[in-house]
Order: sequence, then C-alpha cells, then structure tokens
Amino acid sequence: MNIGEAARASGVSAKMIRHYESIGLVPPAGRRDSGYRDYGAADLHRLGFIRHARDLGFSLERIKVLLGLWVDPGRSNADVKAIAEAHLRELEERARQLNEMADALRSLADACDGDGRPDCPIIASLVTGADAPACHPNPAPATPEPPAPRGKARTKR
Amino acid sequence: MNIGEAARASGVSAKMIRHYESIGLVPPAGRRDSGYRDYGAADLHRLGFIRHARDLGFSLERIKVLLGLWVDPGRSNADVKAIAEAHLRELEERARQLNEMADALRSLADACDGDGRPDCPIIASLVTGADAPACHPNPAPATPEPPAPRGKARTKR
DNA sequence: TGTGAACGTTCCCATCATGGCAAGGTCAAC
DNA sequence: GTTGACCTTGCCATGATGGGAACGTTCACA
Repeated sequence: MNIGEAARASGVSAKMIRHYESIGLVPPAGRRDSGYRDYGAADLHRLGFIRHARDLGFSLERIKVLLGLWVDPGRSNADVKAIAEAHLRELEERARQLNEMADALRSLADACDGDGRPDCPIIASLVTGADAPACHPNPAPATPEPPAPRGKARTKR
Repeated sequence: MNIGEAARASGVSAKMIRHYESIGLVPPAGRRDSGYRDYGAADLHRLGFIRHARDLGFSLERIKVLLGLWVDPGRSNADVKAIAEAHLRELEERARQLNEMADALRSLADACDGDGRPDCPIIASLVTGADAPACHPNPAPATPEPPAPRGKARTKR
C-alpha cells in the first residue's frame, strides 16, 4: 500500500505520515525496490490511533507515550487516565482563557454603536487597558486620541 | 528611555518590541549616538495598545489594522467593531472546538476506572475512533490489542 | 515502445508569536 | 579601569502542518 493510499485510508496526510516517521512516532515504513514506502494493516491501525488522538487535541509528544502504553500488555489504565486528565486540564485551561478573552471582547463590541462615528469604546479600551464601560454612563466619552507624532518631524515615520 | 525600560513600562518584552519594529507594527525607534533605541511617551502608548490587543488575543496582523484605525481621525467605529466581531467569532469557534474535545475526553476519562488493570476505554476509543461507551454496558470489553508486528520480519524495523 | 499523468522521494521554506543564545558594543557605578 | 548590567544584530527553536522544487517510478493507453 502506497503512502497516498495509506493517507486516504487513515485520514492522515502523506506529508504527516512522513513527518511522523521522521520523529519516530511511527516506525520506518517498509520500502519497495523502488524506494516507495509500503504500508500494511498494522501501520494503518497505528496511523488511525494517532489521528484519533490528534482529533482529541493530544500533542504528538503525548501521543508517543499513549502509543507506548497501547503496545504495552502490562500497562496500567491509571497511566493512560493520568495522561488523559492532564490533557483534559490543559484543554479546559485553554478554553477558559479563550472564553475570558471572548467575554471581554463581547462586552466591548456590545458597547460600540458601530454607527460610523469615530468614537469607539473598543479603541478606548485598547488604549487605556480598561474594561468596557458599564453601559453608556456618559453620552460621548471621546475616544482617546493617538499619541502625538514623534517630536515635530511627522515625516520621520 | 532604553528598550528595557520601555519593556518594563509597557509590559512588552524587549525582544518583542524589536520584533514589532522589524515587521512594521511600530515605527523604527529613534536612536541615540550609541545606537541604543530611545523611546518616549508616544511609543509607550503604542506598545500598551498592542499589549492590550494581544491580551484579547488579536493577531499582530489585525493589530496592525487596529493601530491604523486608532491613528485615523476619520475612522468609523463600524470598522473597528467589524474587526472585533470577526475576532470574537474566531475566539468562540476555537473555544467551541476545545470544549468539544474536552467533553469527549472527559467522558472517556470518566469511563476509565484507573484501577491499574490494562483494560482502558480511552485506549479502546483511540484505536476504534468510537466515542466513550455509554456507561459500562459490558463488564470487561477487553481493550483492543495493538496490531501484530509487521509480518515475520520483526528485525526489519 | 513511447509518452503523459499521477504518484512517489528528499529537502527546504513558511506559518505565528515568542524565547534563547552568542558575539560584541555601551554605560554607569565603584 | 574594571565590572556588571544593559544594548546591538543575527541565527535558531518551538509545534503541527502545508507548499513547492527537483527528480524518480508506475501504469494505462495510443
């Protein structure tokens, strides 16, 4: 089985299969006389395993460990679970950070009329680092202006 | 003001300040006779703007646009809002994906006893690509074994 | 038997934002 | 004058993936 067929069958691109081989995530594929890599069912299984782990966001480094546990008949599911939970905590932490950003940005965007005037709480917040105003406490809090150009030499930029 | 002081004052590392200069996100800093970069209040403002935008997860590319709008007295807050909302949608999408992964991984981890035996629904799911079993439908669905080693030529690896 | 398309190979480069390191120049305090 | 903290430029690395060049192989079809 060519690398292209293996790619289609496993859902891992040929490019990535070669990469995984180069970093030792999959063993070096057998070669035909032509130099073409040759894949069998066992290879497809391994590639499928990797793809499913990638779908769950596991890093290649952790997948390497999971593959080691997979092929270890004496593995402990506690080891597997520990890796999964470590990854889960990282996923949750990253999601938390994204949600924090999204929440902050959402209130800024909500506070912006988007009516075509220059006044903009989003810009204002980026300038001052402050959060979005509660609602519209003051009617027209002029958007802070950019700092004056350097010295007198405007053309210097 | 040295780059180090500017870094401390703005919360942007010296390394990044140089980088931002190299990609045109900040104008080339003034230089002293020694060749040292020299920063003033306007530069700190700009760096602070960038840092706050980075804190909200904006890409440097988008920050470049936001900076352009900031310094444009004729800007429309609709333009700013459009960029913010585009970014917001991306944040939400990324968070959604992470949560999807986390949910899937959580049910797998919950389904794993972690009692030290080799049986492991996490490994099983990575092998088959199937979701976590509903709860524990069958008492001991033996974890799928790794594929047999390649043919008879184990040394071929 | 030739030929062309589709595939394979290796190697290098790019992404994105950031950090690290090395070799060398500058500054300020003692 | 020495020392330590700082600055300069330049290159390399990250992690996972894609793109492309230059060149070899396979296979079907005329």
